Amino acid sequence: MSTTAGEVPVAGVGLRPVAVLVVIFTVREGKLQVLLIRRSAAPYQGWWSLPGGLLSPGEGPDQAAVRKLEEETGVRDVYLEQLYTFWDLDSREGLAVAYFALVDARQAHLAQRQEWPPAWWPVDGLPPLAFKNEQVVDYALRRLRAKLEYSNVAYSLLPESFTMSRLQDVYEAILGRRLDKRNFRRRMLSLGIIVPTGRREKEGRHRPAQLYAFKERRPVLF
Amino acid sequence: MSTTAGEVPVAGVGLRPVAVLVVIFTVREGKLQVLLIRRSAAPYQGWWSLPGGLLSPGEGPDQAAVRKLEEETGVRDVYLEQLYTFWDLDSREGLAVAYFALVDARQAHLAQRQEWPPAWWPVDGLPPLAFKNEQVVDYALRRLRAKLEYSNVAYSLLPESFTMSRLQDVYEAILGRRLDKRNFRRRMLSLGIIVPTGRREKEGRHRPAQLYAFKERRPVLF
DNA sequence: CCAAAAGTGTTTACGATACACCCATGT
DNA sequence: ACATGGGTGTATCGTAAACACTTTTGG
Repeated sequence: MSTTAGEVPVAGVGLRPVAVLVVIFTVREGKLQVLLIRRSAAPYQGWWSLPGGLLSPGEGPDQAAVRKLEEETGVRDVYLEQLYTFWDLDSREGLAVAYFALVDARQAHLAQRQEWPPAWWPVDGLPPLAFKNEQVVDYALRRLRAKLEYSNVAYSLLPESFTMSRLQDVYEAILGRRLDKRNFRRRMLSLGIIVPTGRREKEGRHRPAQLYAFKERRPVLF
Repeated sequence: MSTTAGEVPVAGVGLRPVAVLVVIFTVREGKLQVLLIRRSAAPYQGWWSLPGGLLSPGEGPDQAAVRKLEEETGVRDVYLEQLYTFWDLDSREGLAVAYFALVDARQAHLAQRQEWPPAWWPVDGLPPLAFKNEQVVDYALRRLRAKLEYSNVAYSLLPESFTMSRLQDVYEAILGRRLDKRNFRRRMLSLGIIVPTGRREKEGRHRPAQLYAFKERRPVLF
């Protein structure tokens, strides 16, 4: 006997605890970093882990991810994408719907908890993580690197306008290697994801630079 | 107060009905087709829909997808990948973890139910579907086309050995356009995903063709 | 001998990469 | 004047695409 998708919930059958889990990336100090919190409850009490939590009543996974993101960083309207749904993370029956988000560290205000406040950690120097969160971070990182090549995801890591050099810094931090300045500029402009604003930057003790902006500040594929 | 990923399930909080949903593709009669079943229960009773159903006790989504696939087609050990977790499909509180699978139609034996047996439908001529299953099929199709370009997923749509022309048929059916024979052959061989077996095909009233096999009959990216 | 499918090379266009010097500004 | 980062062009390579005829076989 076969049932079909969207079956009416039957009490006690197929009911599972569902959590979300958010891999929040930023580029800070020239490095790609991830937001981690410390668990206040067992198991893994005191261990670093990804932010997350159970769905609230009536709430879908997307909404829960948005909520968690805002609780931890104060930001909204950033790049947020569903990653994968894990099942065996905690060897219980629960599901964890994982997301990844990209935030501009300058616009994020981390939750100021008394003890065990959240913190940015460089992806290449993470502490031991609760459950199998390493696996989730790896997965998110692969996806991020892939998307960087053919989408405008980086918009969410930068202020509205920025110089070509700052943009390149972001790409280099995420890809983990240096890029050629001329080729990079050519590629960005020919992809057509950014446009010059006409204004110039005044900061710094050097030649003022052209400012650019993303054409679209929301997810677009090319 | 923030909780962390992998939280212990609290009775009644965050518990949701969880279903799986499987988009089963095959290439038949020169066309890419999807397996559909008809719903035996309300809502959408009698409508065509994707196979799926609630998780059984103790079962994870992956296992449930494998089980469903086998129930409907009799096959195991085929390409099966998690696609996306939908929430708003049926406007209830339930989650649907969607998968897509690729099966060789010659090896599949569809479940022989008395009424409303499952059937293959060409993707470009689907009937109206229950819930928002069209959206799921679209998503699966995009992913399949993308993966075809840089992976060996097609192994799961063909017998162990096959001619270059049969392989090309599969690619053309999925991509929905004709490909150049010489370029196709060159690309397949230079990607290194298939190798000649040395044997030749004897079927047909034409020149016997070289047989090829996939190097790996399991998911590999390139 | 005819129909049907197998098999085979070359040319062209485009995008990706490698590479080094001059310029404008503030101190 | 000098230190700092901004800004620019060309040559090369490799991959992707376009393109048509000959060969082998069975009937």
